Amino acid sequence: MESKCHLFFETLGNKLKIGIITKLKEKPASVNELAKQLKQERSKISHALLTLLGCGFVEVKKEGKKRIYKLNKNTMMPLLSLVEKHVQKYCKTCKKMEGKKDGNNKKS
Amino acid sequence: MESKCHLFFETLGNKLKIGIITKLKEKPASVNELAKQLKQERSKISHALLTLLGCGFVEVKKEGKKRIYKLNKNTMMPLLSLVEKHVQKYCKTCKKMEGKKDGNNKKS
DNA sequence: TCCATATGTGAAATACATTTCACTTATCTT
DNA sequence: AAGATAAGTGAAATGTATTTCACATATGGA
Repeated sequence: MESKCHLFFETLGNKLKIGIITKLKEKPASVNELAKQLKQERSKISHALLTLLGCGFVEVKKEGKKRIYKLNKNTMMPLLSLVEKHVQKYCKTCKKMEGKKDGNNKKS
Repeated sequence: MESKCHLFFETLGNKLKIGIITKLKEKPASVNELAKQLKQERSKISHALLTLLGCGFVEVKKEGKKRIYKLNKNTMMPLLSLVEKHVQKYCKTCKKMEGKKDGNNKKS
């Protein structure tokens, strides 16, 4: 079972996707809305959403011309709170980076 | 706070590291022991452990010549069970790969 | 049907993480 | 101190994910 679970983390280990998830935590949104809010190319968002979808981190439903993506809160809410707790208590690497602005990370 | 949490996932999104974590779940171990058990170069294990250490997923203590690494079960046990539940319920990508042997994945 | 809006897709280019390997450091034993 | 064992390190090579961009598809309205 654990033999495939690196995919779970691989899929989330990316700033853009975490950005998307953070937005979707507030409310469901379409690709264009996310692109505007996060100031990223639409196509980037689209690719990212597709992988999130494939791993079941988000769901999508059609609504006219738009496709509204929403977070799988069942998984994501407890997951994010677990992460937050961990980072506060244990993560030296994250602590070290806390002073830095996002722009200083090469990874977009 | 979420702005850095992709590092959490990035660090875990790798087969070797999940392999190490799975071994350490059973019992603490040294670099050489892990290398033998996982049939990987010692240096690979060492690099991987360093990043796991930096993010607080494992701890280390010196014991004579050896350094014994042990899992941060506080974080990892609930995390892994959450992942397992999610994969069973939601992850299409993982389901799709279940039939395949590990050797078919290019990522070592 | 034709146009505009919204989104998906494939593949090359790019960026980044992992691997490899030779070398260094640390600790214990004799 | 010398040798043996255990582990860390740096950097080039490699592998893989992300980004980019031109194009394709889908839906609704005039």
